[in-house]
Amino acid sequence: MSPRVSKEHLKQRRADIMEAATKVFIEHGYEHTTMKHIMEAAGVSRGGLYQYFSNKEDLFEALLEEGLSEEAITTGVSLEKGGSHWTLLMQLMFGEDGNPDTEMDPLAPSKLEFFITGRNDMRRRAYGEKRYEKGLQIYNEIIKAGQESGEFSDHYDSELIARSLITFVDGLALDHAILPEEKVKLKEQSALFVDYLKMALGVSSSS
Amino acid sequence: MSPRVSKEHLKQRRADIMEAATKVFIEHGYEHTTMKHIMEAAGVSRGGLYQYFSNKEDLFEALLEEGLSEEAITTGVSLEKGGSHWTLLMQLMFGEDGNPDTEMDPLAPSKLEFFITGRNDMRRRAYGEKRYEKGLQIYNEIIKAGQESGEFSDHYDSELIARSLITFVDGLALDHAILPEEKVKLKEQSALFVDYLKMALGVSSSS
Amino acid sequence: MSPRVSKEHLKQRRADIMEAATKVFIEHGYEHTTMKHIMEAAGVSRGGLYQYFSNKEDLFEALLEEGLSEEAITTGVSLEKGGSHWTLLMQLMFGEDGNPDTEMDPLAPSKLEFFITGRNDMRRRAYGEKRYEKGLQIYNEIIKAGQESGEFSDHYDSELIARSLITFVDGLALDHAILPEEKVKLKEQSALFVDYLKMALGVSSSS
Amino acid sequence: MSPRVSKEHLKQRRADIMEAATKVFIEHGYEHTTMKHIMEAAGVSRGGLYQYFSNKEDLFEALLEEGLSEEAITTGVSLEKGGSHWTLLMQLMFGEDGNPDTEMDPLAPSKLEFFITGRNDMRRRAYGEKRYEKGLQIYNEIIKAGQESGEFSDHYDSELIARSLITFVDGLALDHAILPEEKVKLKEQSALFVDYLKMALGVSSSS
DNA sequence: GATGAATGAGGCTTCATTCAT
DNA sequence: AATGAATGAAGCCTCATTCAT
Repeated sequence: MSPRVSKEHLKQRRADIMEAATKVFIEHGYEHTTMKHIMEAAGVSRGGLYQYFSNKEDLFEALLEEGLSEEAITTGVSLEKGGSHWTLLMQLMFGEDGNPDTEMDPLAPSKLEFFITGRNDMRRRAYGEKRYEKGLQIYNEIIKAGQESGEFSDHYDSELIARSLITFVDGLALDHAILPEEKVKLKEQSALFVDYLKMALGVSSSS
Repeated sequence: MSPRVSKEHLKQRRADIMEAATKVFIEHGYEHTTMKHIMEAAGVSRGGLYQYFSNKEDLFEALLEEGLSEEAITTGVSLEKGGSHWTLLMQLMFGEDGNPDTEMDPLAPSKLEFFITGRNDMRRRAYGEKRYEKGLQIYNEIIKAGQESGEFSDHYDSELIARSLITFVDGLALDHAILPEEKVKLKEQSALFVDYLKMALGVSSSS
Repeated sequence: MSPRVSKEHLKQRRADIMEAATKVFIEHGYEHTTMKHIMEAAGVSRGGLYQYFSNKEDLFEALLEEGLSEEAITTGVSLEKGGSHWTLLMQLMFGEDGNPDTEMDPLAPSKLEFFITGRNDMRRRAYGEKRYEKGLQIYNEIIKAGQESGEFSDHYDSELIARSLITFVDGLALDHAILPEEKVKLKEQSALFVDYLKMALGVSSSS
Repeated sequence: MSPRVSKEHLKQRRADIMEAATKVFIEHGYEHTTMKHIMEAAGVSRGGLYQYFSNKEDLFEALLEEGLSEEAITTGVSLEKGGSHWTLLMQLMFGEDGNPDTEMDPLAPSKLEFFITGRNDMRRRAYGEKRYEKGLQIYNEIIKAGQESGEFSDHYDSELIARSLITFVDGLALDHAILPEEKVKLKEQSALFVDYLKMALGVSSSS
């Protein structure tokens, strides 16, 4: 008997499940999604699902990692291109084009859920912290680099600005998760925050 | 064990349950708290608990309302005193003393949970929106009044600033929920945000 | 202190509860009626209710007894009047006027429920049998008397006819409980059954 | 204890549960039967039971349908044989042999319960009506055919007779449910009812 | 590898009945 | 007598996870 499925197919199957799961998590949220939902959306059997992911948490974390690596790639690419640090910051916050009118990650609400509801679970908490640190570091490095290169003012501590930036993004995601699309004023709030960042980093308004 | 007496004692019992429930919700979060936890913490029987609150949601909303009325009182008091609008704003954000070193509401993480995990439930969503609108209005009115009195610049729309303020507070609560106490730098971030507000409202740094 | 309530009032209170309970049982049926329903309908407190009736079963049986005594009265009155046995039979089956277009006892469905769902309870079962026997006896006596007086044919055993009569009435009540008003054809079915009775009892069609 | 194998075995398992459930329903009646009773009788776990039937109502309806299809088969066979319409009617009422001494369906009391206690539930009520109509139709067709062929008198409306037939059967089932075996006089009452039918259909006594 | 039946812990809620006041 | 808070047994149902085939 030759192996029924090649390794490639396995990867594909895993990817398919993750894609289906993403849709389900977006629709029902983390807590209210059941393994059955995912099974059905992915067209996998119960046992099949558990072959790829040992539980819901594991599956969701895979989704989280995937998102992270995408971001990393984006960042990496941008770093090579060598625009200004400010441009880089904007790209990191708002995606490729660096404009604050981008759609929000539709999985974001579920991500928040995942970490909030799991805040009492040691493992999950540690994982959340690691993620936060990673994100913080990326922003911090750029800001620090910008300060060192003289592009940014060093009036404020780079890490503090990085933290605030994350806080703002998190707050926006939260409100976006809870309020109807039209009420969050994503774009306007982002623009206001960017104005503030310019001030805090001493960037002229001409960007 | 036995029926308590009349009127006042009932209120007390209800309050006791709410107090116990608050502790439980703080410890386990909204989703992971069960009615049994609350029963045991409050020393009530199953049926007794359901006599006061018809389900977990109902109970939690009672907690939310309670918090709201407390805030309202605070606000009311402050409004009468008639300090500057800026002082008022600071008091509203950081409590009586208006200093950004206050403790955060320990129930805040569960509140976020409540609204995030319930974002697909029509009733809950509507309730969340109403709450948001209420909060928004309070901040907005103060800012608008400040703008009209000339105390604040009207460079930015008052409502947009109010929204950003809420977004920041929400973001901070979120991070606080997820990260260990020492990492959030509540005080420093708050101070930075105050600077942000000063910029947006054109308030001089001498406050 | 004089007694707050006279004995008369107590009787009245009891009667009020029974009246309210009747309405509730008609609306919800026996099984699905709760003591709370009755309390509320009667405007009595929980404890008050239990002072008059020690449980749901007890209360319902009081209702049953009441119905029985009413019937007895009716019968009694009729017996005195001394019409024909046939007229008596018709009055017993269809009420005062002896016409088969009368409304059905609205509590009948709940009565059926009471005895069906309780058929495995010794006490209830015995009670049901006693009631059946009582009813059977009444019909049987009239039929037997009619047969002895020569008004009825004695081709069939009087008791058997009495039983069949009850079976038919029960069946009709059952269908009436389950089917919509217009589908049971109460009147027509009754007329047909009366025709049959005439035949079985050798009564001429001129009644 | 462990998963059974494929396809056929599943049907078997389902059938086993239904068989066990039937016993339980016969013993405790519909309302007083709990899913736990059934679980235990069938040797299935809670979840296992719910895999086959989503609740008690669903399970019971499966039992009802099963009974229906059995009847249908019986009827089908009989129709092919092409005896007299009268014979057919007797077979339908009293089973294959057409003699009124057959045992009664032991599940009948629970069936009555099911429809009586559920009479205020829209879904259940509609289901009950549908069943009634189906039964009515079968009897009606035979009677009508008999009338058209001249075997039966058409003095009475065929549908009315069909209804009365059902009413009688229901009444008998009811009494049988409530009274001890020996008191119902099933056989005698049935014989009397057959006379009733003969009268209504103008059938000579020689059957 | 895949399947999906089976498990059983765990949560929610209702309601008859009791009993201190 | 009347009140109604409190009790707790009893039911229902869901769902993550296991495991024989």
